Amino acid sequence: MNIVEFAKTLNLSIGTVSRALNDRAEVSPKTRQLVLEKAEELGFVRNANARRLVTGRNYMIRLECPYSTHILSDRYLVELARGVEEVAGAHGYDLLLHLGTRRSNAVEVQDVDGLVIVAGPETTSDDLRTLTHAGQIPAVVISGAAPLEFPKAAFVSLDTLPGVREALARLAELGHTRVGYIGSGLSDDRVRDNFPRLMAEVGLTYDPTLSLEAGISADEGRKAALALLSSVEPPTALFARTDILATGAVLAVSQLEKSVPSDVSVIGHDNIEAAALVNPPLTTVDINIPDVAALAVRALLAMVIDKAEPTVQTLGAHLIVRKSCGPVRS
Amino acid sequence: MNIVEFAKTLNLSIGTVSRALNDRAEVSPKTRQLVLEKAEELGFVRNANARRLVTGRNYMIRLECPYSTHILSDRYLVELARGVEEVAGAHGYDLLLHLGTRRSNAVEVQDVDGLVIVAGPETTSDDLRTLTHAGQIPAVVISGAAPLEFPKAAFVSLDTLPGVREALARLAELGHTRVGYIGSGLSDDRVRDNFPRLMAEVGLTYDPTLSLEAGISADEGRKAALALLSSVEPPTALFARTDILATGAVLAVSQLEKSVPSDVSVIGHDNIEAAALVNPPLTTVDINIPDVAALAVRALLAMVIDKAEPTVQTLGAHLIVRKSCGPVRS
DNA sequence: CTGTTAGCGCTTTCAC
DNA sequence: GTGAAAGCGCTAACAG
Repeated sequence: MNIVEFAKTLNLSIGTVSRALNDRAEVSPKTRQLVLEKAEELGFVRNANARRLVTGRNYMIRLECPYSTHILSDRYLVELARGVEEVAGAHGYDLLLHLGTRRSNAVEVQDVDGLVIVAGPETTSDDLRTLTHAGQIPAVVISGAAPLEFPKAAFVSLDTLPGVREALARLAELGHTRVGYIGSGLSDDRVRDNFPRLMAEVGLTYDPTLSLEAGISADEGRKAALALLSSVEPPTALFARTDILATGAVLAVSQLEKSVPSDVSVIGHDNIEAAALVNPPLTTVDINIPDVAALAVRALLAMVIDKAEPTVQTLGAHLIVRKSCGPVRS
Repeated sequence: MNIVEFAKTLNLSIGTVSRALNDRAEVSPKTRQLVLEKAEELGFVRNANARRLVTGRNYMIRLECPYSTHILSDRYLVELARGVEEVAGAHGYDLLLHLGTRRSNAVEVQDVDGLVIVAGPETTSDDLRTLTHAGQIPAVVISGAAPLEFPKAAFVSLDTLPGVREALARLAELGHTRVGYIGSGLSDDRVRDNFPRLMAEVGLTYDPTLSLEAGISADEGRKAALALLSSVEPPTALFARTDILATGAVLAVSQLEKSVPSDVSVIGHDNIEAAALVNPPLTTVDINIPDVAALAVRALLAMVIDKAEPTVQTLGAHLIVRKSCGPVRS
């Protein structure tokens, strides 16, 4: 059924019906209600493509993950998609997905109303220019680093440093003074670079001999922890750059016939799925992805609907407290 | 630029241009080439919404995950989406995502050309009826169980049993005769229910006293393995229903001062991300999701494009061999 | 407040 | 092989 037939059964003109359906002010309340009720009853739904054609609006936003695997874990990606869908859907917008493996089906300006771009470390402002058709398509970019030089897009920067700081503050509170650091071996790492400063800020003194770059696997984490814990004056707490490394560190502790958290406290980073299922459940630094999604979509829809200026925002991580930290052994 | 302007610059009628762009036979080769070249040069792209309106085709398929978290892990979900996007994109179809938290933005018949439905254990044929508008929208459903009673949809059933069988065959080959089973504690589990039969099929005898229902966490897996390995005649190999349980089992082995795989072999199930990063890397049963995606989308597009009948297919799991299995200790 | 009408940009008959 | 013209179903501007 189309709007002509539908209007006919109501003895109204298509104009009136359209206005009622669009919630326009110029319709009398009774008419509006009648239309809405009858539409529900007869199952009339407007043809979205006709609306899109005539209004130039697509009621569609597209999630772009040009380098997906490099930035967000799958868990984060799914949560982000869910969050974006949630708040975009509440405003009547659907979610198109582009995981970025294919170059071919690039967006055209007319196809979507806005873009949520997940930027990786390698994303450049040129990429953004291409993706947004030189800023013609409203966009918000979510990035782990500082905003790129691209004033036409809104930015939501993720910053895990506040969470790391929270972690260290907690350790300090629990009486720890010797805190080890197990790194992921990346050449460029904000967390590692700011670790000494963060230590100082919570009143801890940073000891470079307690810092080791491990790698990516749990086993590398285990070995690093082993090395650290075997030193003359071993740390009483370990901060691991990733949860995977942290699980390795936990292994190392039990290998030394000690236990977490009574002998050694361990804190991870990323809150991967397994972090809660390990023994003991891992205290870890986490970014609240639903918050990220909400922030991003709101910024985007403000641009799309209200023609607002692009904004730049930052969202900090938090510490998820579970069971892998305890007071320092006296 | 629209097709009228574009046609004007070519001194052709819009009809001819449209036919050329649609690769219709009635256009002369030279004209077609001219049109294609100029379109590329001037950056002319047809308005998708106008095409959709007039053709009734959306070039869009929608991925429905009504109960996402219950069936597929996030890794599987992302891989599935990527796979679906890949092959659908190759045919010019875009991917809409519906993670199923919101009831409101349900699909209308006119909005998409087809549905890829990820079914959970709780999905009923009534759900399928609703989702597909009583079969009006072509759909393929991906499910872990047997196909539901809904003849209008195509099905791709996943069956991990072949992979489990492969795992047991390998264990048998390595000389193991006492194989323990660590279950996930679910009331209804195809793997557990078929485990004894599969054992028999590869020439192993199933011993119920070597079978324990653990739970979901690594620690429950550790405890179950500990119990199994402490029995009078302990198993030499452990099959864990999930990788999480398997990592717990590995822990138990080292806790008993033994090692994997030289003293005890361990096999997991699911191939979670962490499975490769653990020490030793876990041999595990995996479903090839890109294959699932390709199978599903091809079945769907056959229905959409060629009006083919819905098909019913099954895809089996495979064993991913890593380092957690070895020959039985002599 | 409601009805009428002109497009939105394209595909697809129907002529030639 | 190409051009002209009739819609696809809707919104929005314009009358009344």
